Amino acid sequence: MLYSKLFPKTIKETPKDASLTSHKLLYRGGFIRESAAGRYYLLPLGIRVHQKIQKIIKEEMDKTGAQEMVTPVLHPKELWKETNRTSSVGFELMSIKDRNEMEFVLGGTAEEMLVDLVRKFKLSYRDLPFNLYQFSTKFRDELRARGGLLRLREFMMKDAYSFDATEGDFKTEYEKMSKTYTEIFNRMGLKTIIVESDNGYIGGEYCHEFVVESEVGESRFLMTEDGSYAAHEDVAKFSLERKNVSEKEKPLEEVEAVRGTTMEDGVKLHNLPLWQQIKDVLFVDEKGRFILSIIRGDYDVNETKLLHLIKSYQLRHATEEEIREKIHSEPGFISPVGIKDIIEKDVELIIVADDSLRTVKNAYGGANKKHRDLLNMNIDRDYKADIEGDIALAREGDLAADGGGKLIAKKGIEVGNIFQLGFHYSSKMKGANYIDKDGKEKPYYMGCYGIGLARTLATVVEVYNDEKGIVWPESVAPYQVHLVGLDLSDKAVLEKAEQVYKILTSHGIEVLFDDRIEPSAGEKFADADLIGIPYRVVISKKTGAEIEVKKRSQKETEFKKLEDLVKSIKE
RNA sequence: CGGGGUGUAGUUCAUCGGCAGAACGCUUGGUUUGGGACCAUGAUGUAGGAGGUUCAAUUCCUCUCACCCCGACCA
Repeated sequence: MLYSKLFPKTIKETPKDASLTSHKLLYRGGFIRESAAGRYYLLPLGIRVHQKIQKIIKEEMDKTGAQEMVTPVLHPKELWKETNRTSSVGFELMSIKDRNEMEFVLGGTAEEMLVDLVRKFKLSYRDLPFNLYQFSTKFRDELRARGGLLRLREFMMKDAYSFDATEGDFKTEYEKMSKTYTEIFNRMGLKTIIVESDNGYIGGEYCHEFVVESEVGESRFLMTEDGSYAAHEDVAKFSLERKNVSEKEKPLEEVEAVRGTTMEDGVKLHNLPLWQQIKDVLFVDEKGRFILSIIRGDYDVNETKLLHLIKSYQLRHATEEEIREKIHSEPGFISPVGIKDIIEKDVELIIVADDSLRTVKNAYGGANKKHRDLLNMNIDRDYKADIEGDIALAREGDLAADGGGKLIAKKGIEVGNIFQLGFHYSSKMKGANYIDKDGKEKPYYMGCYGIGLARTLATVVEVYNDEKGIVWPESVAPYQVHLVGLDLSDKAVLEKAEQVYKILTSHGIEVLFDDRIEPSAGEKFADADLIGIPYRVVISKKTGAEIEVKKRSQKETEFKKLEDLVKSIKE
């Protein structure tokens, strides 16, 4: 490719709307340009990198025996209604109608489509297992697009869907995908951490994110120093510190408590430790049920864990009016003790207690009345929970549940993830069955696996850059060689540069040839550094019979024979 | 959706009631040529949009739209 003809050229200025390194460099280098928020043009340089990423993913997926295909972009809305996802999806579904008033959604993920495809065939256990994948543009009407390519409303995703007969077979596939993903990202120069995470609207019982550690990432997770355990903040487990469990239960006592409504106010007034206080947080779920979550005072409620326990998908905090009028309690003085006896008749209240309440005795907290507190509350004796479980938010410094030591909080970019779906879709969608050995119909055991290509591209730039520009790993670079011709007004030099361009190209090496005559050497070098192609080859009056080679990742330049360069690139 | 911010030339920004400006980029001509060089030259605007106040609005007010950042979501 001749640089003089490349659309577009680099720019010097940093766009004011770009705050992330990857966004700035990709913009300045001429890889991307924005259309609307979260929707980008991939320009000629950008699409080349994108395609390299795609190729790596395809090669690794094919190796596993997965088969590539493609679904329509418009998904019949009926399918999404079948699994009830029209109401549960976290991203806003984009909808559209055709001339016959048929409703479609613009695909944001394709579980229903694949299940619908597979159920069109009556398959036998002999046909299993299989894994189908595609590259296609996904549409997600994100609440907020962000950070250039880091979070888009429209992006190409590789999504794969596996169909197995048994959980055991599935686990083999899941493990295979996990290894494949690690390899895919490795080939792009990305070190990924496999993080247990929440499945959100996708459904299923467990899943893992592939995260590249980065300050600009949105994924918050906790991991042990030795890496034995890594989990997203939403799901991270830790071992509870036991407090005064051996203390004798004292009689329950109601006292006057003229205080503010914060936890600290309680600590000050009673002069007791924070951990001995009960924290009560009242939520309302999407069905209108009130959820009273209670937890030891020194912990916080993890809403994701809570959602799973109560099998809902949305929570909001109850308002002060609701606390007074529906629950007949008082903000800042809520208590599980006797609360079910005072609530409005038509109110459904579920009490969810965190396991931490079993690690403390004689706790204190509100009495459901303004300026009244209870002392010496004990679970079982004074109050009971409808559900008990882990609803605590893990924090840095907590001890990992696996005994791997203290948890460290980290941030990263989620470039891919793998989900166990189990029967989540195949049981909801009629006819998603295969015929087993015994002649009976059984639902498919499923999994799905996604990688966002543009985000991966941006992540590579976040990791590989310096003050001058991008430093592409060879595997995803738009070109392998950036040929810089200097002194091109000299005919002999120009001819030699063209000769070098031809020879490299004839060896199948991808070359971007800066054939411009006008710009100064400094300008051309600055462009080469910004674009970040791995090998910079200079031809000038100085280079004589040899060529000058510099790796983008290194400072030293060396003179060598063209054949030697070809050899080292081909290796 | 809540909070904060920005909209003026292709880009980055000035002007902050009184003729629309600079730098970079672009055109043309020339001098240069190993780290964004220089001289000259020319072109480029519905000041996001609508309404209002005013003798006069890019500037003040109202509304609206777009975009960016933080938060609730995710590849």
